[in-house]
Amino acid sequence: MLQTLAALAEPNRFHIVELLRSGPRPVNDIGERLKLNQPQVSKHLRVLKEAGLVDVQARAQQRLYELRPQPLHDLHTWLERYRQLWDARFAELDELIEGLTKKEKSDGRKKRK
Amino acid sequence: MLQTLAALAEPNRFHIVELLRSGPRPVNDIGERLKLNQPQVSKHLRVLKEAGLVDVQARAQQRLYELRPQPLHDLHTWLERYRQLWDARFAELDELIEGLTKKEKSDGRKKRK
DNA sequence: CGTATAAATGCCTTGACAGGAATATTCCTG
DNA sequence: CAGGAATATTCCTGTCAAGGCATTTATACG
Repeated sequence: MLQTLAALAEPNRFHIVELLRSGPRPVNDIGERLKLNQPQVSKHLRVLKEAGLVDVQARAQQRLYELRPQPLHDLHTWLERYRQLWDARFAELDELIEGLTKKEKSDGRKKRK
Repeated sequence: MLQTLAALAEPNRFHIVELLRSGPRPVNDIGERLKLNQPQVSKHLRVLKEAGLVDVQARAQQRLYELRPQPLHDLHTWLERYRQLWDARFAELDELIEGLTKKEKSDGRKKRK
C-alpha cells in the first residue's frame, strides 16, 4: 500500500500511469507524450514496476509497459474502509456530533472565549 | 490528488490517518500510540491538514484532529476510472490477449459469466 | 501573576530521490 | 559481424523533506 502510494505520488509517474490507462506503450512513446528524457522514463518505469503497477513485455528492442490492476485495486479496497466517512448518512451523523460537541452553551459553568 | 498521495505516502502519516479512522484525537494521544515525538506529530498533522485530510478543533490546550472525507473520497473516485482494469470481464479479456500475444495453442475455449 | 500542560515553530543535519549527461546493454537487420 | 535503434544503467549534483532538539505560543488553574 505504502509502496503504491509512494510510486503514484511522483507527478511524472502519476502521469505515466494515467497514460497507460489507454493501453500498453513503449518507453519512447511515453517519453514523447510526457516530454521526458528517455532515461528518466526508464527510471520511473522501474519504480512503477517494483511497485507492481506495471508489467513489461519485450517486443524486439522495444519494451511494452502496461498497467497492472492489482495495486490499484488494493488501494481502492483500502479506501472502502473509509467509505462511511463520506456516505450521506454518516455525514448527517457527523453534523449531529459536531452540533453536540460545540453547543455547550447550555452548560452554565462554561464560558466562551 | 497528487497532494493527497504525497501526504499519504509517508508511513507515519499513513498510520495517523488509519488511527484517526476511529475518531478524532489530540496530538499527544497520537504520539503515544504511534511512538512519535510530539513535534513530529505536529508536523505531520500540518502536512495532512494542508492536504485537506484532517481538520482541527481546539479544546482547551488540546487540539483534536479529525479525518476529512473529501480527499479520500476523491481518490476513491479517481480509482473508479481504472475499475475496468480489474473487473472480471476484463480479466478474461486480459487472459485472451495474453494468450494471443504469446505463442499459443489454438484452443477456442470461450467462457461467459 | 507563576506554573503546568498541550501543541506549534525554528534550526540543523542527514538521507532519499529526481534530473542531466554519458555510457552500457539488448536485439534487430543487412 | 557492423551498425543502428530502443532501452537500461551509472555517476553526479542539487533539492527537499523527515527526524531530533530547543524554544515559543496558547490555554488552564491555583
